Amino acid sequence: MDDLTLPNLTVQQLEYLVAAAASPTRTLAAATLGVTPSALTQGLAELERRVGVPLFERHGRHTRLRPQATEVLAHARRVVAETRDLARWAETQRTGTAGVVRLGTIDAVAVHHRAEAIRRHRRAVPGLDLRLTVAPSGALLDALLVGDLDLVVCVEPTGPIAGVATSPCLDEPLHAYAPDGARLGPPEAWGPWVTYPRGSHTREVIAAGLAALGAPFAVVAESNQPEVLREMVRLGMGWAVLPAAPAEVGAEPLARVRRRPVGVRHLVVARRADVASDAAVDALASALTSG
Amino acid sequence: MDDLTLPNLTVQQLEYLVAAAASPTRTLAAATLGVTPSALTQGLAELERRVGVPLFERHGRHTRLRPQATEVLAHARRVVAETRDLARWAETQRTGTAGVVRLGTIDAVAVHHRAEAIRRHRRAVPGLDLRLTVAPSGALLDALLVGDLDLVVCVEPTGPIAGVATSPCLDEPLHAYAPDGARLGPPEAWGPWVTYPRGSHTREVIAAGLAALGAPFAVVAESNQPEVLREMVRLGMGWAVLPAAPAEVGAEPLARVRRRPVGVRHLVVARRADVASDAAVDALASALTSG
DNA sequence: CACTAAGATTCAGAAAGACTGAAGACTTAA
DNA sequence: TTAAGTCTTCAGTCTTTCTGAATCTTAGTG
Repeated sequence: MDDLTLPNLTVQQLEYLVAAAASPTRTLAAATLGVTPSALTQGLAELERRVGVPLFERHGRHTRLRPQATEVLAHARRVVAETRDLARWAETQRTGTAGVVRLGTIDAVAVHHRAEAIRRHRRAVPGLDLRLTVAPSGALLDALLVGDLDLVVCVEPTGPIAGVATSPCLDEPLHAYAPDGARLGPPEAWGPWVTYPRGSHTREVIAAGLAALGAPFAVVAESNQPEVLREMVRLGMGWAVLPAAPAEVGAEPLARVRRRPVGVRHLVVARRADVASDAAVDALASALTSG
Repeated sequence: MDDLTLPNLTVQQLEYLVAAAASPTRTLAAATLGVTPSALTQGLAELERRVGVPLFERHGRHTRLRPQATEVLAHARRVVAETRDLARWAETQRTGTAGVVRLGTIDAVAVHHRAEAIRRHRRAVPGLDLRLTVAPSGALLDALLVGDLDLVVCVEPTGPIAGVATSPCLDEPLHAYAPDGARLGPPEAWGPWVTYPRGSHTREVIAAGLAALGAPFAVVAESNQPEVLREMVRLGMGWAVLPAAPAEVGAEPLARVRRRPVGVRHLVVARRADVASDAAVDALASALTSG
């Protein structure tokens, strides 16, 4: 019963029909469309052939719509209007004034440093649909490569990763913090430590920094979340090396063991190098790097 | 601001997109569409180019939709569904199981003779939108030529009319009727008459019939409607030559002046010869001629 | 690590479709 | 009858879209 093969109507043919119905003559309609009357005739004839129902009838030197064509005309108007909406949507996508950006960061604090830049960007691009994911750097980069994320703020990888392009975003000093009342002896007496899990890029930076100071790195507890590590320090479970932001927040900020940082983690904005650039992603990336 | 030129998307491309989104792989989608994977690739690439927004991203050996493509996909589904509806509608139009037929007849009585045929036809074709117009034969044929009517039941024209094809429908005897109490003398004493206006085809048939009988044709009143002429006879305004159906109806039917008819009007079904045949019109025409 | 199979794309050539400009058919009006 | 206007048809050219073959990449396997 069903016609399994749909007629391959084109938006152009439907535009022809709408224009022909709106104009008193085809010559005029062709002029508004910017084509020759010949093209309009042939285009409408092709449309008629594909629909399979006669749509026009000649009367004098004019060609008029048959009453049956109103059904097809209504369809044409609908599709043309919807296509116009789609074109407008595509335009906003293309110019980056709207779109979906799946952003991944290592923790909310990384976003805090750029909070003002992100806020400004969202104000400038109200149509932006920003989806935030928080995970360790490694997981973020994997998700980026798989295509589950569009943009990642993470700790700079030790070496370049194939298919990932990075640009510097922020340098974040990492300070050592001791539990309240701990003896602040020489680095050799520091610890034990609570820190990020194995495989964490930040942990590697911390390990390297402590090693340079001659401090042992005995780990008694792990967490990916700096806020959790901070509370562990408060509870006296151990020492920690953390960014200042999450450590020195609240009524009772942790106190730095020494003025100078133990290390610096370099945050970068990463994106896939191979994929076609997305305007909305471009805009957010530049807001995060230059902001 | 507006993109004045719409992207010339084709229904086929949108079908490609819908199929690609529904299938796990493009090869499979291409198979269900009945095209080669190559065609699908190129078609989708063309769609992507015309929309102007990247829709796909390769992941491994699979090509997946980007999240932005959901908008385009929704559009594609809408248009494909609407086109499917249109195709179904066109199918009913083509097969004559639905459609608009603008039928013109000389009077409702002409339809009465074929009432059963028309009723049967409407039962068989529930989707038929039948629009009835009643007018004199000449006006009907003009409307037919102008394209305001699709089908006409009228008195056979004296000669063939260019662009009009006729086929016999019904032969209707015309009987003479006198007012109640009139003297029924020889034809030479008949009259005066009330009859159809000048230019009426039926009037020509009547005039010829009366002339053959030797009856004078003095006209004292005119009307296109046989019911009006019948009432004029009842009121004693004059004699009339009418089809039996409208004259001999009701509680007090008119009585025939003589058994044999004065003339016969040949009703025909007329349609334009040049215009492409419409299935719904075809069906009704054949119901009217053969019924 | 080579090897194979599967998915997807690219390429060249053929077929179909669409546009232009010229010519023709037809209608309306002077 | 002429003249202008509308629409269509036709031939030629250009564009689009298909198929079939070749190529590339990836995932799985011995």
